[in-house]
Amino acid sequence: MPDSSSQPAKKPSRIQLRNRKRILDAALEVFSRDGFRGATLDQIAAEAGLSKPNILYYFDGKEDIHVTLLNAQLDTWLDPMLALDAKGDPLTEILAYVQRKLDMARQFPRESRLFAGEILRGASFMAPYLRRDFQPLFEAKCALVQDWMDSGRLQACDPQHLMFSIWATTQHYADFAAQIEILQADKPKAGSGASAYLRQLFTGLLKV
Amino acid sequence: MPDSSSQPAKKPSRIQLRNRKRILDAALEVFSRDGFRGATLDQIAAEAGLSKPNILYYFDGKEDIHVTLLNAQLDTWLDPMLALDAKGDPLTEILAYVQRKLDMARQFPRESRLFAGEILRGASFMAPYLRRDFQPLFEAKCALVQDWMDSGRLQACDPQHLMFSIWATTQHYADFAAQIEILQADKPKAGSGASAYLRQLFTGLLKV
DNA sequence: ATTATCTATAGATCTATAGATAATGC
DNA sequence: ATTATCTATAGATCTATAGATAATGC
Repeated sequence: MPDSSSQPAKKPSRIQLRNRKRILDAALEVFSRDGFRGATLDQIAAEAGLSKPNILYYFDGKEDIHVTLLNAQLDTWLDPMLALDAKGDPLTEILAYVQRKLDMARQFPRESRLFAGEILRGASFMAPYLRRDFQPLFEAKCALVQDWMDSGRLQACDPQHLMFSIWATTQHYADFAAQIEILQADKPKAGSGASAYLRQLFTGLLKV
Repeated sequence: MPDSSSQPAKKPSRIQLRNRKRILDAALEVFSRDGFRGATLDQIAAEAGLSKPNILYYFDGKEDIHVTLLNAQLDTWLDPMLALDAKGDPLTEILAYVQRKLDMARQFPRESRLFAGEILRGASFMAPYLRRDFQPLFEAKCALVQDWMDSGRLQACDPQHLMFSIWATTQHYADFAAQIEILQADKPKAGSGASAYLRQLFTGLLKV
């Protein structure tokens, strides 16, 4: 039995790696669609093309799959923020960050919904990891933005709320896609324009 | 048996009204916290102070409670948008709308999370009602904002995306409260500043 | 008489395990 | 020999109902 959390753990075979990956891919699909409680091992097994007991041969249980998946995605999810560069032009950096976040919401809507559901339900699985990995990064990047504002290279505003509004506006296109689709029914240019709009929004706020 | 969906339905007794209300209050607490699938009738019954079979005496089942609750909240949820007044000063109207939405997120976070969860899971219960009640209102108010822009009283931008960004930024404070709390740990002024920030954000965008 | 509530439980769904069998790698 | 997979099923959880009993309103 390959254990997913303990230490020595030989070396995982090729089949190990392939099947664990297939399970996590399937779990992303199912958990992001139905949430942790709404998802069943049957769905994940069907989606992965494996039997249910076989799923449990690779993971300790439903929660193990979920936590493993969230952690595997966390770094990717934080990357756009990590890339905020102190050496770049402030406004350009922020706008590029907004664009990266929007691209991610568009390209990885399932990942966005997975995290949104987890946070919405109180972050019961992720809280310790968010505290450990996300909070320090957030603090550092807010300090960077504050420096930019203090040196007059960005219009002053609250950096924390700036970050919140960047996440909210970009992730909205993934997390609330069902609503957007309903509201934009029979609209010609549906789905376009978000990038230009957000650029305009944050430029209006931050340009000195 | 009081039926919740049929037509003639005598007149509901005082106990009827009181207990249905108690159940919906309990359901708001439980569904907003754990989602539709995560919530159980046991939890709702305990929260309402009634036995589980008694819950099912007043409602046809778990889904009936959920749909009734969502519909009962929908009008309230749309009120801030309905109040956008064509006769008011455009920028003042928009900023007041933002403030109303922020106030609602702060005052009714459970309602916000209830809707957020429903949309996130594809709006499977609400879609028809959103199409019927929300979509026409959205279209009308977008047209109003477009008129304001066409007449030069607001800086031109995409009205639909403007609406999306208003909802996203304001509801974020309710829907992602767990994340905000983690990120603002040991921050002195945690929880304040959103109102001023959002005013600044949307003024920067819309001021002519 | 009608409305409201309770106890007991059926029946469905779901996670997880036991234990046997097949496939793979030295 | 070890790793991977399968069948069968235990055991927990959950929605919902049956049917009896208590409370309420003419």
